[in-house]
Amino acid sequence: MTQYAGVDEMPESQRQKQKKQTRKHLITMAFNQLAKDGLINTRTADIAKAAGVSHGTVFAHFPTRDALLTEVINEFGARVTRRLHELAGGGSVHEILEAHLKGLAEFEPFYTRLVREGSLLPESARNTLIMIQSAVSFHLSQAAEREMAAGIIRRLPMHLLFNTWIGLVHYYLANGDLFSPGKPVLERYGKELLEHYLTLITE
Amino acid sequence: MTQYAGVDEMPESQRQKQKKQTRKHLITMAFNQLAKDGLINTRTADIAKAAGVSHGTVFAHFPTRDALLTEVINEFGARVTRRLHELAGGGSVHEILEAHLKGLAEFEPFYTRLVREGSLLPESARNTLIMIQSAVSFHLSQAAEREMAAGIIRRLPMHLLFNTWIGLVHYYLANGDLFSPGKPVLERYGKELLEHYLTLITE
Amino acid sequence: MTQYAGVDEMPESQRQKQKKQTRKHLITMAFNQLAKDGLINTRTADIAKAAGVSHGTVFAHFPTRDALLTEVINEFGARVTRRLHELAGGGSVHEILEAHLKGLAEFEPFYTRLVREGSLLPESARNTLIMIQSAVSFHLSQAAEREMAAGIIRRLPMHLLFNTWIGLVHYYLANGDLFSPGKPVLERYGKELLEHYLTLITE
Amino acid sequence: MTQYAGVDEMPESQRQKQKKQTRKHLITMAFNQLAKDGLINTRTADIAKAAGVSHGTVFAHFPTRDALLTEVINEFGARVTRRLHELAGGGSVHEILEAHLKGLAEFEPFYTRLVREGSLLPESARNTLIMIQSAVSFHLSQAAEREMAAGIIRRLPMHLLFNTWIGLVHYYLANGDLFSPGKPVLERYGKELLEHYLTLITE
DNA sequence: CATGAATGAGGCTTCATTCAT
DNA sequence: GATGAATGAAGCCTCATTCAT
Repeated sequence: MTQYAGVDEMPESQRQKQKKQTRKHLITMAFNQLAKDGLINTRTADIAKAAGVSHGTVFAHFPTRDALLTEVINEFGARVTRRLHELAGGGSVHEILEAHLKGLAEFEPFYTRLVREGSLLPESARNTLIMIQSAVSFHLSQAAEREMAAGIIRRLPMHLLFNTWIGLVHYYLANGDLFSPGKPVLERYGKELLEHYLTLITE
Repeated sequence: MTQYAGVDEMPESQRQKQKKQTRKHLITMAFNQLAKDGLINTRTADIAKAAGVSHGTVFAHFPTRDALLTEVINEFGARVTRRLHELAGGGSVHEILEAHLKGLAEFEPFYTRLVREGSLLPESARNTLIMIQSAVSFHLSQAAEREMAAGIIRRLPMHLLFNTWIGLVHYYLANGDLFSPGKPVLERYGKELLEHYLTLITE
Repeated sequence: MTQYAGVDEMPESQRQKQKKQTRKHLITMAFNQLAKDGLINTRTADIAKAAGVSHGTVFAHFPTRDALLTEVINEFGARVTRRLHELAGGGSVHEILEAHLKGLAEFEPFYTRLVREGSLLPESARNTLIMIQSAVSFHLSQAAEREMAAGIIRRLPMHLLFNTWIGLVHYYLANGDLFSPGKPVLERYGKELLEHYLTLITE
Repeated sequence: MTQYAGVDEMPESQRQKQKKQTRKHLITMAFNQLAKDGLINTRTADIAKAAGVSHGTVFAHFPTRDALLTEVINEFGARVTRRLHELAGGGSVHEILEAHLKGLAEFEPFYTRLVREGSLLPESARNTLIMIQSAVSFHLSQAAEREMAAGIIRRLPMHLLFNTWIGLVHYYLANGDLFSPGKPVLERYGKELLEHYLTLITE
């Protein structure tokens, strides 16, 4: 049931706006639902219900389930990346990692799903994770370069430096239900992980 | 005892052996198939076909799909654990990590599936991963304790020491197709990871 | 209320009607099919085919096979009961039994299936039979009470009076194919049963 | 595992005897199992297990499941019939009905299964029930004839006289779980049914 | 465009029956 | 003859996707 009695009465631009809005809403609610029940176990019907639209509407906006997930994931990737850039602007390694954790913590449920289930999803999911990591990597590399030069942190190959950090964080996220049942892992262990990691890479 | 008493007396070497063999074969082929197509995306019919038996035979040996997967995973866990204990017998931290990589490398495809998909599977999958890690943790802790005492490696909380290593290894495994397409990651990056990690934890 | 609020407002006469119709059609055709092939031996696919819909459609309307059967049986129970009340309104014992036979005759095939297979079905089937019998019992008790008081029929415990009648009728229904092959038993033997039974209970 | 090391050592007659014995045993245990779990819901594997033989042995003795059931039912029919003849030898109507109840009570569980599920089974099941009833009918008819002539019981068409009785008894058997949960119905209600019925048919 | 009923391919599981030993 | 592992034809149910309204 639309807001208008006859479809043709709606001005074109209005209609398009409406459509874009529905699409956006769908992405938002899908995001929530996927974070809640997982990327694999959420059915298109669940998403439709969560968004308060008909099941068919999902396919009016996205040709396939995969396309919707890809969109949600991409959207998410863009937001996280933006946020990380915001937070991590040119500080020390310590500050950048802190910003990274803060940024992830804001999206922990969905990000965790991506870490856990990403490898079962369309390539876009993987690419998004790569993109997010690039954002961090970018800032971290610069800071690390500086601090290596300044003798603050050890000289280590950048990719290993970075992957050690990511590996550590992902490991805690993926096993959050074991490490910190019922409570965000990053909240509970973030500080500890950060300090530990800094210890490791500090001269 | 009547003639209808049941047939537990003599091992009935012929038939029972045959059945055990089929069961074993099924587990082996399931193992391969699961390693190849993933734990989520492998259907019971695929396993039957891979094993060269009828679909029904799968259920003559395992009551449900889950039971079969659990069996395969447990079997796998036991083998890996045993192997890790074999390899990691009381050496230095370096030797133990080397042994760990060697042990995992022998089972890389399946282990990778477990790391990637474990969180979507019956609890047994998680438990198996925990068990495997316990095996490594056990040896690593002892060696690390010694070497910390000897001033060879840094004093660090054991769980962080361990999880940093596991996180790093799992991260490379989970993304093996990106880091090392078409070739086992551990073969390509194992040495590098090991040396890097040792650098980090060395005084 | 947003535009995504759900659509309970207007009856959406078109679609909802259509769905209800399909559901009803499904129940009707299931009813026929079950009467024809029996409650045990009718598969969901048969019902779908009989209704001219896809197999999946059955489950779009009823969560399980059992739920569908239960629905059909309940619907049937309600109809028969209503009909029996209609027919049996406060007459003599003779009239009530006549009404009972007439009511059953209208639904003989399905009712016979229920009598034959009821004990193998979900509880709802039993309950429905009980409900139907309660309807008759209610009217019969009242009339019998009156006629016993008036010395028209013998003084007999009500439950035995009733169960004798039901037992007789069910026996003929359950063996209808022997007593009256290719033709409704009640049509052929109803009158005779009624007269016989009245003879028995008459002073 | 047979009692003999080599099959050919067994004398022909011995073997045949053995086979007949197994067959008999199978029928006996099938009888118990069918009485316990019902004719529809008992699987051939259950029967084999109950008999302590292999699943295949069932099919070595009976070509199909139906053939086995038929055999069991026929065997049962013969026994009940014989027993009924034994018990019901030429007494009064009262004595004959009493004998009938007594005879059925000895086999109540299986007989009840037959009454409940008979119409879903191969024709032989129906025929057996008919045969059993013929046995009773035979004695009852003679006695009833006498007592009608003697003015003890009413003059009623024999088939109605008989079917009223059978209908009543079957009704209580089929609904035994409702009328007398956890206890044989005939034990609890037999006497009452008998007296009630006699009242009905008595002048 | 939005709707949601209908679709149907495909997955898991059961069980009477077969057959090599 | 007895065995029991293996078979495979069904049966129930799920869910992404389509399409008439």
